Amino acid sequence: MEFSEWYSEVLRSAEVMDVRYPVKGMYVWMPYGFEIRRRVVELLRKKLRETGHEEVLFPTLIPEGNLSKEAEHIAGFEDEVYWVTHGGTKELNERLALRPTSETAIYPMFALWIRSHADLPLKIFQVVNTFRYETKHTRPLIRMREITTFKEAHTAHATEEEAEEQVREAFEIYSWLFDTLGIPYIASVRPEWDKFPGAEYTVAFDTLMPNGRALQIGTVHMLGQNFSKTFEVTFETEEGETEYVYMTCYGVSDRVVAAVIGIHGDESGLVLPPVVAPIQVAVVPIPKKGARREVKEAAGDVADLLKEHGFRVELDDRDISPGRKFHYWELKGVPVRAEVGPREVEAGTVVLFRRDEFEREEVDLDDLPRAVEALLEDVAENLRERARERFESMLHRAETLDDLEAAVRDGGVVETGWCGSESCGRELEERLDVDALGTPYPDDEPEFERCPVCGRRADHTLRLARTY
RNA sequence: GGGGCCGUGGGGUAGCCUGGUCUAUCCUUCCGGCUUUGGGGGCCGGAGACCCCGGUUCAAAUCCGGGCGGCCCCA
Repeated sequence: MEFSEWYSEVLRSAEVMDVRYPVKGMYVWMPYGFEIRRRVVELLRKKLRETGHEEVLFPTLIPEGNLSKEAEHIAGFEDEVYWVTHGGTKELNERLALRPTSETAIYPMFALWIRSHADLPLKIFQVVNTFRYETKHTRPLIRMREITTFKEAHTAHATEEEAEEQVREAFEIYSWLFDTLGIPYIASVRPEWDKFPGAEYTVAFDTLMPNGRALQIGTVHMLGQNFSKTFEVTFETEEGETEYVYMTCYGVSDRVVAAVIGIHGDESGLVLPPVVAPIQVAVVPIPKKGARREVKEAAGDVADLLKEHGFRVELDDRDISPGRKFHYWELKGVPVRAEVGPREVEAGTVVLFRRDEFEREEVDLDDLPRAVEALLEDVAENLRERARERFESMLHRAETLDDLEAAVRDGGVVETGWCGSESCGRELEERLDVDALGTPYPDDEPEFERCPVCGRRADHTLRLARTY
């Protein structure tokens, strides 16, 4: 089955999202999907707090005056902004934008909050919805007109070095998040022509969906003093001088959930990493005439035991056949299933089934919590491993235009030499019908001899891919 | 940015070209009952649909226009 078809089918049948909401590019999180989303958010929220970020919440509406202050920034977004023009029947004096991103909402407030070097560094984040009037093909979680879970952080620093250090910390935080979810990625410095509007440079994380298309799943922006100059975000130094702060911002969206679904899933449906699985163990009783009560009780005991040990467990006592239940929980991506039938009751055991590899093992009841713990860890590790392997098999290298064309046809990411000029970069994009992801971050060592377009020395490595 | 296809119960579909027994097909799902249960079980009964607005016509799921929504291809 083709990936996009599989993807919509799984979102629907596993009850992650309902795409039937009648506004283009806006979808409904269903309870099961919402639980996955919530766990991803909580993972990151905890990490951000641990690294000194405080959570805030800014309004959804941004006055036009604020939004258009930074020229490059507004130029990058103007075609995609939703405008609120009326309050009831009365036309507003000033139009209000539904935030496409929050820099211009937040930084005027930073200007009020930051007075002296003692207020720095300032590190905040918020989890909000953002709006962009996308003109390309919208897809649930991948390209939405209302991004429902934008987790954006904004920081202000006294020096450029500290801001650079913050970019590295953000890189570490997101790397940790993706590693935790078993999402393989590469980080690249985006080319000048594709950086965040108003930023000095952008570091982006890309992963690969099974169809070979790259998916941007996180970005970190070095803003330098561009925005602080625009919004007058200044501070008094120890020496009593007034200076502009250096800023960074970084964010991840619902696409993280899309990546989890797309990368780990298989023909049978979702396959969820145990950290974010709403249910980690589904207990399925297998009744038999004459032993119904015993089996039912034993299954209940198994579920209780696992709950006591802190696992997220669901006892499936519905009156449908075990086979139906097996398929159901596989579709939902539950990492481990515990099967309890007359044989297990008799032997004092439980059969554990792992979703990722479709394998069973029988364990003693006494050993159950420890066995489940080990199995969940193993599933997480295996998902990470196999995703990494597939990802690496989709990274290619090519030196000439002919080789590039062949490599691009296979999908995935292709690395090649690059002289660093915009014209050569753009020519590659056009001729190969790909996007330039940028140069490797943190280190862009020269690995190729020549730029395949102009033949000059290749000081950089350029990554190319078809993207979402 | 350009081109094409599509919209029928919760999901998947037949019917549309050639308007009329369409009181709309089949599968699945859902509800009730009985029987079952080690990989999507069987039987009986029941519920549930022509995207919206307008037009043509004696008559529209079917033809025409617009809107909304979905999908695909190309740049």
